Amino acid sequence: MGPTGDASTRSYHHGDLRPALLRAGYELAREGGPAAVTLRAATRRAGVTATAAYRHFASHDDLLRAVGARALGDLARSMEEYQARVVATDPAERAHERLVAVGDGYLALALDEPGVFGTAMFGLRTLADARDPDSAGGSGRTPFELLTDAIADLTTHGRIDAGRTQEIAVTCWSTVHGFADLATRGPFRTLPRADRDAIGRRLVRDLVDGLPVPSGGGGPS
Amino acid sequence: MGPTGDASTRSYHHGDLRPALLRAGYELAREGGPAAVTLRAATRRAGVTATAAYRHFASHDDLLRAVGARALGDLARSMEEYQARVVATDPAERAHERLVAVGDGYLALALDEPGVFGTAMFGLRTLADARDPDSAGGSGRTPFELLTDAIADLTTHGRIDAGRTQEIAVTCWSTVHGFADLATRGPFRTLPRADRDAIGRRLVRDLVDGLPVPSGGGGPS
DNA sequence: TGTACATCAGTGAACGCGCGTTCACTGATGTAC
DNA sequence: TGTACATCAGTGAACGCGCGTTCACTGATGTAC
Repeated sequence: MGPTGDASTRSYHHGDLRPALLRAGYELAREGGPAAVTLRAATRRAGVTATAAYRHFASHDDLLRAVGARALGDLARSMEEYQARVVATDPAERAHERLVAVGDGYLALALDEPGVFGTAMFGLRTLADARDPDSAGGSGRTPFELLTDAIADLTTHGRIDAGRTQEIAVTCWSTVHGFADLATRGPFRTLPRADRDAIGRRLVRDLVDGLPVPSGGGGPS
Repeated sequence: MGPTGDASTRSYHHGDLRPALLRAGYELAREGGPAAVTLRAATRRAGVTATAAYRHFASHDDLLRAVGARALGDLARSMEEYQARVVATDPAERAHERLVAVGDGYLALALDEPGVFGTAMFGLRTLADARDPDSAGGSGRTPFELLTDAIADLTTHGRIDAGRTQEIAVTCWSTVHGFADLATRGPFRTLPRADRDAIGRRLVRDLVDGLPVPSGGGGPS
């Protein structure tokens, strides 16, 4: 390998700095939350001068947003993992479980990686960002899209009121996000992990079970 | 008035510095959120040297916690204001509306004073703080106590399942807090205030209406 | 295949900033006699 | 009522830190001929 190819070889040009800074920023977020994502720390970690960052990011805020988008991708991936584990075959039951998986996956990432979770909001400063492909998981869908997809699915199976999917999305998002925040930065933070998991699981199931039904028929048998 | 009494008189001893710093910190929080609450800014605003703060607060964190406790008091007061406006006389209906008022008051403060709201969590680092009298409103009750009181009240009137008040408190808190966070720091932040208000009002009502009932009987007529 | 040169990704020094915290001090207050 | 003195709330200089951002630069890359 020439002087360019080997990453460990110290060459004047890094060659792959933008992804390296993104990765460094992501690790900083994981270790210390959004406040730890600084330009200087990221460049330091990438083995490069502080000013080199400006070749790839317009500002500190630009880096933080990019790291936030990546964090949202983690959130999406965690949701997808939980959805992949759903085994139910009955379409209605399956749709129900897949919405539960959205909530479980959200909480799992928040509790496993609170620093990453806390940074995700910086990738989502506006509702338009909720559809940014940079924030997608393996399926190419963002967390918000996975949520609305799952709700739409449950709607087509008649388990929830089709006229209110928008409102339901806001409620689900608020509840799960709120618990994640309380359990991560807030007063539940000090509870044992097992307790937070148990409360979260219960919360998500109650939430989905309690969604407004069109006419009769309620939660899962 | 002697050399001590007049606050505008520049005397060596401030005489009332702790409350003055608390007030300064609170104003900083209001203007710039928790990150703006620094020891130096607070002392500057109080017209005093930075080091003077150490006579009254052990550290920066100590000040931030105290400001956070005060912010929680604002939250409690906002809830109480909404509760005071409840006119229903039927006990069950009244209990229902008083729980709605808890949510409305929480959201009102969050949207009116996002900086204060964002600082409140620093007064509530642990569940034990949820009962700290420093965080109480006019009635002497903290936000968390107002919530659990309202739920207990609704329970005694048979509108919700008495065996699950704890879980219900967590759900209510999560949902309302989550929306407050999304509408304040998150993606809903950029929505017009009127929209956020409308969504919040709908969210709170759906939440309270959807609470698990003991046997039959549902939401308000 | 070999050379001249434009491009541009990185360097390194410097800027000004604000932060939390320490230290030895000073001057006002209020109490004991 | 007046004086000596202990207390302690504030001062001011200094510490070391890390931050974002600017600037003129330098050296590697890769393209045109």
